[in-house]
Amino acid sequence: MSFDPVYKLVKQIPRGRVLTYGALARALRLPGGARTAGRAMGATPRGQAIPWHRVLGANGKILIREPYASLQKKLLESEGIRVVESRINIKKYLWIPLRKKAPAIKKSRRPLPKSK
DNA sequence: CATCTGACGACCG
DNA sequence: GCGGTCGCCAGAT
Repeated sequence: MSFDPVYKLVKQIPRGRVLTYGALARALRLPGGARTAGRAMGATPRGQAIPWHRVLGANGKILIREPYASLQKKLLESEGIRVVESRINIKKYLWIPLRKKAPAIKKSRRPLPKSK
């Protein structure tokens, strides 16, 4: 599937570090953004050493539902990451991924000024 | 083919 | 801090 680059990056997350769907999506420039990253994770094949539990929602919050949420929390804590009420200190554990795809974004992404 | 839904995120009240 | 809305995209119904 086209999610390969995502799994590849997730596999590279160091132990004790985490990543957010948004950061993941941006690092790989996934079209559709965080949502696409989320789908990729949801389709994560099991039994392939993919540390999916190191991927959290924005602000280090666990967004998935049971029973995975509990499992994720458990796994994270087993790595030394403090999890409190389904969330962690994202700023402290966030891992900055290395660009995989060339940062060849030619045109500055300015889709629409949009009234704000 | 029309809708809904989802391991998302930014914004607003 | 919490809950609702909107934008985004793909797969399921």
